[in-house]
Amino acid sequence: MAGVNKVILVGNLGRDPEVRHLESGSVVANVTLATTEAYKDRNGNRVENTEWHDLEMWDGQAKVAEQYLRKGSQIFVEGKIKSDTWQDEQGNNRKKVRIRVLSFTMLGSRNMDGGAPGGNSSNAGQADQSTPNKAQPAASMPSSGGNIDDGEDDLPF
Amino acid sequence: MAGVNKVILVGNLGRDPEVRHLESGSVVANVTLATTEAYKDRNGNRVENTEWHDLEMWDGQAKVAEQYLRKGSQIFVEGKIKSDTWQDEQGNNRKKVRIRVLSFTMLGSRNMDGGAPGGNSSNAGQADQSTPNKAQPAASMPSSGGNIDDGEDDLPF
Amino acid sequence: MAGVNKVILVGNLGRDPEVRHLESGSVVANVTLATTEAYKDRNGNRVENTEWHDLEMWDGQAKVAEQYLRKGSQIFVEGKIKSDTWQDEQGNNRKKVRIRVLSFTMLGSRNMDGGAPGGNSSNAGQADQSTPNKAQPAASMPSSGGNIDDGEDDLPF
Amino acid sequence: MAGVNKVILVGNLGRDPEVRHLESGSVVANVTLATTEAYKDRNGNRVENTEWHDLEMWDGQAKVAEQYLRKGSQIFVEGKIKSDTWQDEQGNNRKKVRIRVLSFTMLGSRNMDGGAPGGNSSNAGQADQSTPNKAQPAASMPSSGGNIDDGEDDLPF
DNA sequence: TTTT
DNA sequence: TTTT
Repeated sequence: MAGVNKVILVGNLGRDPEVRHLESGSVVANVTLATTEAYKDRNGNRVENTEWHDLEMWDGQAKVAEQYLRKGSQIFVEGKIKSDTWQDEQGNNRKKVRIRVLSFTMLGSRNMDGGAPGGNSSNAGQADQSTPNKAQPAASMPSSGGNIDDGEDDLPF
Repeated sequence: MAGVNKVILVGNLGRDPEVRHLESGSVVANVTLATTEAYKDRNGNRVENTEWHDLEMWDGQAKVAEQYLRKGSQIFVEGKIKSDTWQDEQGNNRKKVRIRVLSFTMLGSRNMDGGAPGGNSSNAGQADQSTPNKAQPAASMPSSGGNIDDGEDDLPF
Repeated sequence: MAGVNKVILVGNLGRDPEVRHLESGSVVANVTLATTEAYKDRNGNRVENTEWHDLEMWDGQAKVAEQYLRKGSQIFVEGKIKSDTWQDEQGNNRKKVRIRVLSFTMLGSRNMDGGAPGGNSSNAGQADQSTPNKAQPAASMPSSGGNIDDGEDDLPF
Repeated sequence: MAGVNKVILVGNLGRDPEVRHLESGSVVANVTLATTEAYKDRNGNRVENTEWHDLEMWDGQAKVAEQYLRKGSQIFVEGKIKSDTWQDEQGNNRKKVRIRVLSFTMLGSRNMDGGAPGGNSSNAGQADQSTPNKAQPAASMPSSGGNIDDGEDDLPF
């Protein structure tokens, strides 16, 4: 029986993507994403609850992540839950859950354009990976930006 | 048989929300939201396709929309498809589809915080409704911000 | 700015799919899907509310729909909202909203396998289109069944 | 910044729900759900991949699960990812991911009604928990069935 | 027009 | 009518 396994997230990166270029030619990016939920407890106090997700992106997606995503970037993600299982040294069954990203979209870049005093968005398409930080946010997607789907050929340029 | 009717949108408001305070005490906000899809046609030319959605928000949600959403605001929306049907003067069956919003989240305001040199985000929580415009974007959600669910009691302050 | 336009439905077909084989070789199936919501009103009475959706499927998807879906079939649908706009004879702006299906999954057929006394599921892959009816439900997807994504090559056999 | 953390699953229970009635009066049900994905590998061979999800349901939801869900039941689930973190005896950081169910819907029960020769669905509302098995599927939801949302008061009877 |  |  066919099933459905779908995850939808909106959150911010906890750190810059970790990207590995494999010998096979594949590229994989590991991204940690925080989704924060705010609510009021029974006493009316505001409570924040943050869940951290381990995302896995491949190939064209990973390259876009490498170039445009930085610590703090806000993204919309669509993916699926994917777990690895193994036995540890003690012989215990272990399981690690990851989100395999199927597509993602950068959010909020419009606001950066208006607000960034140093004109950071002008280096779109050539985001300086050596000095990513909050004050100098990652470049917005270039004009061909859009959803980044799975596959090799979806680099937006 | 129970069904599922769910809509998820990320897009930008086409204009300021239209808010009506009904005699019953209910508040309703009508919002037009653009979702833009970009792809390359067979000739490799970039094509943009925009779909316009008619959103309907009620009560607490509508009040938050009135106070914080402006033309151009980027939001995440979860809702359901809801149609009205009637007969027009010619006796033809007519149908109008709307998205009944169940919750929404403002996007991108974090970036405004860091980047806005004029301190626009400083008026968070007291968005000046009389002078909303692009240069002075709608205030970001106040510190109690979060998902705006359905119901009367979810004003974020 | 990239957007997101996603619809998720679970419901039942109101009638058999209407399938047209175009001269271009494309195939299009129009399907009406009911999603029913049940709740209790303020008096504790059970109320049912049914929303009807106009679905549009193309090519491989449409062929699967033609062969396996029937009035009453329960499906999971993922798609996007897509509207056509035009002017009617009176010069009024008109808009028709459809759900462009991106993938769908047949539901509940597993149970048919176990329960169907006449062995209806044995004719999977050769569903008799001339005599679809309730007593003889549409065949379940064949063993290669699964999600039916967009594209020409996804016929499950 | 508000986030979004949403999971949508359609799958089958791997075993009967495990339900605990806590001293506090709360009820919790643990459910394992399989979502199966089928595709063809590069050689054209059909491959099935099953992902197992650990679901957590509370209170009214858990009671409905206890009464109506059985090994093999097909359900639609909407929830969120929720992880527990701790240190094991070796001092290693450990993390367990669960799906906190926000609502679920039973699928496919219509087909059982028609197909089950032994009239199993006649015990709807009083599913015999002592002898659940595949040949005798769990009762379909009673006529007041529908989405099972979170909360105490949503038992469908 | 479906389904329960 | 938005956004890039």
